[in-house]
Amino acid sequence: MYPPYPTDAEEKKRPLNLAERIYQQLKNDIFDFQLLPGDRFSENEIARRMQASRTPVREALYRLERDGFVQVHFRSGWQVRPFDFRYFEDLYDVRTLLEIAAVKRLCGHINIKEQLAGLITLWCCQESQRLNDSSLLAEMDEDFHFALLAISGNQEMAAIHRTVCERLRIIRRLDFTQEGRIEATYDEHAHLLNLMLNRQTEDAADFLSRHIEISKNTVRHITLHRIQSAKSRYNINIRTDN
Amino acid sequence: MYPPYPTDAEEKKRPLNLAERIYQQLKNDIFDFQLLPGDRFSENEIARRMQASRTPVREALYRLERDGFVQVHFRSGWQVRPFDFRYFEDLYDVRTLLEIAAVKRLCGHINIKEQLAGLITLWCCQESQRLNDSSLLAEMDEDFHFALLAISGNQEMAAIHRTVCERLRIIRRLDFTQEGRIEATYDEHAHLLNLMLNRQTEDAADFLSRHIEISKNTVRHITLHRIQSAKSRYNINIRTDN
DNA sequence: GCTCTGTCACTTGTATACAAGGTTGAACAC
DNA sequence: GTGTTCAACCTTGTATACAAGTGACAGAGC
Repeated sequence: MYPPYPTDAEEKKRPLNLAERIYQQLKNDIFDFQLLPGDRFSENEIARRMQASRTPVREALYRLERDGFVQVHFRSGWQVRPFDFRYFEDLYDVRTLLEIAAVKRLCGHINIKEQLAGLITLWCCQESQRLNDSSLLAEMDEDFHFALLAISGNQEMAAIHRTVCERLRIIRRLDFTQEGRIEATYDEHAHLLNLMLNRQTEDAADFLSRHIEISKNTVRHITLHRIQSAKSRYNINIRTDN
Repeated sequence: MYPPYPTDAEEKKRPLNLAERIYQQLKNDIFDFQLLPGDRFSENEIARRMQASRTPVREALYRLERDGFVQVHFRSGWQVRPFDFRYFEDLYDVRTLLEIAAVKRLCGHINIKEQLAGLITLWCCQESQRLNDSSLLAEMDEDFHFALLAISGNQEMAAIHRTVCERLRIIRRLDFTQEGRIEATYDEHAHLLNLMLNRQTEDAADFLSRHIEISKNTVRHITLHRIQSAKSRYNINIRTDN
């Protein structure tokens, strides 16, 4: 018989694949607008830039395609997926749905206080202890919402939520440079945690829903604004037909 | 400048990729228990069986890995993902969540009657017109639930729901051979549609929730039973450690 | 019998070669 | 100037060769 396989954790510490490295790099390039929505490129171009052969590049690209970041066209190149607001709004709704489910579930837990302890120390702190680095805060904000899902106990739901947030990240990261956004995030997260601690399930769900809604609207607004100004500079393709 | 790309529809009619064909074939093999949970295999084995080279086989396998059907082990082969009931139950909860959201949303639509028309003719028919082919019914059952999501209007939610159902299909297909399951499915779908037509939103949601719950429990029961009997024959690996 | 060790067949990861089809642009007819 | 044709050059899709690491096992040493 075969011996047992090592656990995932044991396998993880191996140095990264080329394919994995390229995947991460390309995703970052897309998030940072190094690769602009609508941009076309070929596998060879990427391979040259990444100093690798086409094989791992293709592997990375097909992953990105399944993630919804790029598209392949039969024997005529790849393209960064054009902006599509309908798509982002749909994703925001999914995100809201998942997070509300997680919060409701958490409010039913017996030991909610211990489970939220980590988040409380992080977000319900003195004003003087609040951080104000906007890119760090963007990351912490994502982690806050990931944590809600993780604690609530459904691994698959958490995994889906994570991929949804990843797809949204490209526009969310435009959000945290807004004036007052950092303060508001602290306030809102603290308020949500308090509602949950008091088991005000419906209030917590409503508040979370509005919290995300604000973000959704803000992002749509500043995204439109930013993209308009970026469009003239970079000629970004925006899909506005729905 | 580049010319516009053809639309998806225009690109679709090309004959299938090798990678795509192999992907579908392997998925079917897994669903049909030709490949058993826990089975190990190598890329070369598959390539020989599919009469293709390793390249498209690898592409198919990596897609299946992301779908959660198989796992790769560094330089030591592939494995069909072992059964894991926790995983399936989590997925069932996600499915329930998405479908309830879709139903609630649909109950708020103005022209719900027209939107449900197709489903009504299919499911609210005379008893004499009901079909009784169990594998066909299994397919129709899936389509019914897909349709709820599709009609409700959120494309991304529908896409996620579809992948969740695909992952569940491997155990759901054990369900429809149960005595009386076909009748029950007809009755339940018809009842749900009526509740929705009458805008009894909460009742519809509750009923749907129970509908899926039954399926979840039934499947768990018969799966355990079947797998136990299959285990002695095929030595299927079942993960029971959580 | 038990443990260690070196080897060798086999695995995936990566690079490269070739096939099949798409795109482009210069030459040409008008 | 404008429309057409066609060949050279792209592109991705697929096959194959090689690199690096894994694991099974025979045999040595005890």
